[in-house]
Amino acid sequence: MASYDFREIETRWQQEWADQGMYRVPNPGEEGFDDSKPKKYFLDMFPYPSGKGLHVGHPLGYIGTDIFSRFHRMRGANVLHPMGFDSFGLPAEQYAVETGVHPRITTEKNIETFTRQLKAFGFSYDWDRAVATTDPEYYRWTQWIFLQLFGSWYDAGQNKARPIAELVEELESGLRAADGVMWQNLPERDRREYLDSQRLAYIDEVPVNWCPALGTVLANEEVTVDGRSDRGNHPVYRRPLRQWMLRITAYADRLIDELDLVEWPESVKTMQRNWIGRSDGATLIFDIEGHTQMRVFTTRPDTVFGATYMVVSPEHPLVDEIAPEFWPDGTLPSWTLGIDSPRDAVVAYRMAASRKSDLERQIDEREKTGVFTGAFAINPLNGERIPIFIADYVLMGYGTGAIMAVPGQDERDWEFAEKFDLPIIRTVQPPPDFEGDAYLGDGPAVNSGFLDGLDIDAAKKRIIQWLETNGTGKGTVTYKLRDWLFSRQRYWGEPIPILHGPDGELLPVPEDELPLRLPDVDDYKPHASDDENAEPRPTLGNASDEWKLVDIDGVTYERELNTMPQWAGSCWYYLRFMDPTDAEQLVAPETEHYWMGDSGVDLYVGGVEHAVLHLLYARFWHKVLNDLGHVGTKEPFGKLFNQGYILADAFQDERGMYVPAADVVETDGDFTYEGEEVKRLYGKMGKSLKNSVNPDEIFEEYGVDALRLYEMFMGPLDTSRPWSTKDIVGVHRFLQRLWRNFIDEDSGEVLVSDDPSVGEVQVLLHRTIESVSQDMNNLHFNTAVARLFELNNVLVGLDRVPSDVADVLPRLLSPLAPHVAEELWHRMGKDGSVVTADWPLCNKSLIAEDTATMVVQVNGKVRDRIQVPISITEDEAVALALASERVQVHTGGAQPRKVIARLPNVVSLVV
RNA sequence: GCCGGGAUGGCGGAAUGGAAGACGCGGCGGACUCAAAAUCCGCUGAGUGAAAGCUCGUGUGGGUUCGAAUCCCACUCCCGGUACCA
Repeated sequence: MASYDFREIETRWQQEWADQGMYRVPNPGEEGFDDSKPKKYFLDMFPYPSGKGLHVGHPLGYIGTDIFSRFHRMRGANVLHPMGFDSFGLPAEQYAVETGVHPRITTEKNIETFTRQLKAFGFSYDWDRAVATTDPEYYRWTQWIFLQLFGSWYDAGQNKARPIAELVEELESGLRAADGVMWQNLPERDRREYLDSQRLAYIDEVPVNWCPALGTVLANEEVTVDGRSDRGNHPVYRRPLRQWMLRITAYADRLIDELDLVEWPESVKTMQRNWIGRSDGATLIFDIEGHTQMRVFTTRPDTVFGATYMVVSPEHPLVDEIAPEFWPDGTLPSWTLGIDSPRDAVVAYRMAASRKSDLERQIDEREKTGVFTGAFAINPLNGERIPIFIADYVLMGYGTGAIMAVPGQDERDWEFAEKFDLPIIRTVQPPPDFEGDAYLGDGPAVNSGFLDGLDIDAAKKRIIQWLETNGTGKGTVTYKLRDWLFSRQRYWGEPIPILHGPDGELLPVPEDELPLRLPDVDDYKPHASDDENAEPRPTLGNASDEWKLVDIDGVTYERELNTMPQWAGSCWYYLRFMDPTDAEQLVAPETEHYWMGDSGVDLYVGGVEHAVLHLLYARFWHKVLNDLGHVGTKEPFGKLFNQGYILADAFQDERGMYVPAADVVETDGDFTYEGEEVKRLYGKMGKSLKNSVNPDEIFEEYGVDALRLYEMFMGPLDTSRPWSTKDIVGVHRFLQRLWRNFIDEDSGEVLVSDDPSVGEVQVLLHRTIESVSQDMNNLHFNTAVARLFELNNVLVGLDRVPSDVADVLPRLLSPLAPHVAEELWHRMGKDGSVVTADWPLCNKSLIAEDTATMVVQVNGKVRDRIQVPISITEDEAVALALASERVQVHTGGAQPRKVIARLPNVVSLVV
């Protein structure tokens, strides 16, 4: 068979490689391990195996890491390149609800489909290392990590997590007290509750995001800006609930600071920093007249002399306490909502505020509203009496839920002050040309007593010092980051391995009883509801009493019925890939140290949508495991790369419903679906836009190598690109042409010459080696493909492929299009596989040319190009330039006023 | 509003201070063919010209420089993130 039969070639080599275990990579100590090679760990974000299978948009990043892995193997590295499945999650469960088919069955089937599809791409994964988060032998260690979190506390002094047993020791020895109380003086129950409150995994009653439609609570990270569920776009309500929490806030500073250790896109680092939201400022204590005190947080303690009123959040617990029966003297009519008593007024305002939907809040355009509480606070700096308001622009969830309002230096406070006729005092002098309201810039302090004249930084330091000396405040840091809500009321997730005793005792399931397997239930249905007040009820409540109840020494314990969120399994899968079948431990330390090295995974490629959720959670778990001595690096992912997306045309009918893009017909720029006119749009390829392209169809028509080349050739890996099936012919032609250059289609003869290339072809060959090597190193696969096109196009004009080109070209092509490269390699009778061949080296002396094209510019415009020896001197170059007729036309023969030479490339004449 | 990224032929893109548009798609012309497909060869930013050439040209306006897609300032539009966070 002499024509390019890509289907036959591709299937045959995939089988052959699998049979030979070509991509198996041994761990240190295992047979075949070569200690002399450098290590590389290249990781893809593993997929959720959906029932729909892969479309051509999914594997864009996978193709990139595969090329990179193949390139580095040829350059002599031990490359760990694994793949697995993030297989817990909603769709399998929803399918189970609809059909009664166990999610395990659905999941296994989907994993099978995905595995088959991924293998069809010819990816060089070590499939022996594949893991699925739903495998009990995998989630056993997810549960084990949870128990590590449960079994540790954060030592703020040492700034790291430590085993809780060490806390107990310190408490018992008197080195440390429990909230100021000596350990010996605490009853047993209080001791237990104190310890439970210190753990990194703890139960707390907190305001949670309750999504009745999904029947579960969600993490902050899973709720969109407009207050809806990230999955499914259902409404989410805030309500207090006792739930499992993970103490990620203890790591807030390290999660910010240690971003400096990793090579990540700056945008992702910024998103993480913003999400953590560190603010440096101060807490101030204000006395409230006739009552207690109130604490406020501010980032601008230097402006305290300009605090002319206070605002507390409507939900603030102090509100009911401080609001008096009657309006005090000095109350303006606009402050009262027209209600007779402050107590009634605050209740009315709070009701109105809580009823306000997110939509209404947007429509309101942030119009300031509020009501006077009737109470006054005393400014600790100048003793001024200032009124206390409630307003919904102050949020209970941030800082202390109360602020000192400084309209002179804060735009929101300014607006509020204008509306409610409150005084405005500037405490920072704006520049003379300043036009506007609140002034946020720097300048000398004014109207601020002993701060006057200081700039903002100095004034902040000075005032914090004063507050601390006088006991009316202190420097404080606050964060937007909240602890991670870890309970889900779902079936298809890891069971949390905790038993609840009769009096609130929390008992971890012993490690040797892990995995704690998911029980079978009759009904997988989450307790979803349209009623926002419905009680969340975990699906595992449907399990038998036999599973739910555990008898220990005659005492009945109840199993925890919540499961873990989907992020749990993906928080640590990169660790398990290193040692996927270890029954004794999460990962063997020497193996972990080898593959992770000093800085973790060498390249992690995935979509930017995980910038906060997955990447923040995984860093958190990794740091805990590092603190406890289970892993050796501070950060899991040394280098991160976000690949772009494949975009494609999508079509909407009259009702705005998406119609299958594959069935839309174009006639003269108009688009129709089943005879109806449809509107063309454009977006990320996927299920929701109904514009997926199935890779199987592309394999049939053009082959795997063509698809891989096409996706890489479309543009740089980190930018999104529009899919266009008809454009694949370009790379397809390249492969056909390559084939015909090497193989006579009539006779099957291998058209390789006995002689190496000479002259221009030889120079081009070595230039191609040089630039393709650099492009590969920099993940510039689009230009690497272009360089191979050029070399191949030159071969079209030759009778036979010169021997050195025949030796090099398949090797350069092998990472990109491994199947055709391997076939040509074998047809030429080369030893071994091209997969394990050495990467070609460039002979630099051949590409160092002895002449160059010198551009001559006159007044900045190119007027002539002259071939010159590379070693030309400035005098020679200028003489040549001036001698050029084309140049003389523009200089008029005059001597240049100025000459700039960048030899041998440019001579620039100014006349 | 704030933060980050971007804008180059009909299209995807290349070029990160020194020849703008590599490479590919599409288009035009030619060879082969009874014909078509495939393949091969040539042309293909705009304007002007018989041609050599000249002028213009990398979102807009300005600047730095002998020289700017590239650096600086101001702006427009697009994409992503975020938002009453004190």
